[in-house]
Amino acid sequence: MGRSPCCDKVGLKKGPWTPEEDQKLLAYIEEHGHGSWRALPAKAGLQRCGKSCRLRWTNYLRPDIKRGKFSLQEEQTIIQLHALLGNRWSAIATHLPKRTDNEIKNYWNTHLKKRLAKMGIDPVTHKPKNDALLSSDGQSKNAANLSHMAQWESARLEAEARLVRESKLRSHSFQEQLSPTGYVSGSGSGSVSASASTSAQPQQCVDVLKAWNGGWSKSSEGGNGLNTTGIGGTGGENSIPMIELVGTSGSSETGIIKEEGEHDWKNLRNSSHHYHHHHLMHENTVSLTSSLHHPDMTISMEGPWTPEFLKLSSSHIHVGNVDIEEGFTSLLLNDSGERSLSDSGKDSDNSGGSGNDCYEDNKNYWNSILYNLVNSSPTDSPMF
DNA sequence: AAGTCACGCAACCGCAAAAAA
DNA sequence: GTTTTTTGCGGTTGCGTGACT
Repeated sequence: MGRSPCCDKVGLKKGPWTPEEDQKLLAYIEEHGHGSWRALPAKAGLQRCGKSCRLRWTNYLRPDIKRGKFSLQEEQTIIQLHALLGNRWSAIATHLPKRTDNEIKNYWNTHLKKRLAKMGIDPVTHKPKNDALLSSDGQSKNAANLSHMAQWESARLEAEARLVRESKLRSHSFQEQLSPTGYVSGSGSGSVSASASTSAQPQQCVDVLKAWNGGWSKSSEGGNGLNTTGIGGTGGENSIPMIELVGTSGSSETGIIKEEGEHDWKNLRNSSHHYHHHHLMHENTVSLTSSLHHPDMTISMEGPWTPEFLKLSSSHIHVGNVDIEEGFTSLLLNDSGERSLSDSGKDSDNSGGSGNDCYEDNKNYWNSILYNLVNSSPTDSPMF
């Protein structure tokens, strides 16, 4: 342990990078790979510390970085993931391919945090500042459920991040990590189908809810996707599905996982329909039991999932007595008064946003997140 | 036109975990 | 098992730029 003497060394340059320095770094890494960051500056002829080089590379020079404005979907994903994970930017970044944790962090701090605060929502807890609203109608219970999910997801992401790191060590290219079968080392997602075609979808995501979607659906279809065990049934009424996300650090010997869920989303998109209609309409409390296996850890989560507040009626979703037709993003953006959805047809439903209905918005905030998490398909969101 | 302010972003700092010796 | 080194992460800072007065 201990700190590495780094930029405090005299003679090393600090501050903004010049194009020449960028060129040197880029050229060196392209030719040799970064290897040891500590040794890199000398080899590359840079008067920088290794740390500075690594940062410059990962946050700016890396070729697979997308720059520029964040899309609505990306914003939505960040907010949803932040609600689940908090300030774990690297974990969030794994779900936003081509975005760096630093960029996401900056975007959160400069844009999204303010927007939430403007809505009267605490950007740290994602709860309305007037928390009394929640306790009266069972919202706190739902929030607790989500918190439970967050804990599980958080642990899963840690394992996922570690696996991604491991797989990155083995290969310079993400593409090279994809085996023809789609079974590769990496993040722990339940596999859906070995025959999933290679998709251009750049999505890097495996999420508990996606797994749930797929699991429920596959379960009801009798598919061979996730290791889904329906306790007392096959995902039907009152059943308790057991979804296992089986991960391994380098092979398929103990299970099947898929890198970033790259091939899953199409299947899951199809399955989300079934999920909604077969499961979310359940009036009864449904309990989910999920477990994550990894050579280093086994995480189990058992908890009540009470979707009675998510009663679907036609294309609407009812949260309590409130009919939510719009997604979380529209709620947020309309309320911010800064932007509006391109789909203007729905804007009128939101009573003009800009704080008129702040009370209701606050009340529905978590439910909206939940709704989006559950209802999103890969078409709707980069997450699912 | 000049000064001030706010904002966005790149980069730095320090801590802690992981890996190596 | 312990110590040292390396890497990764999150918080924070400071500079450049555009808007505003």
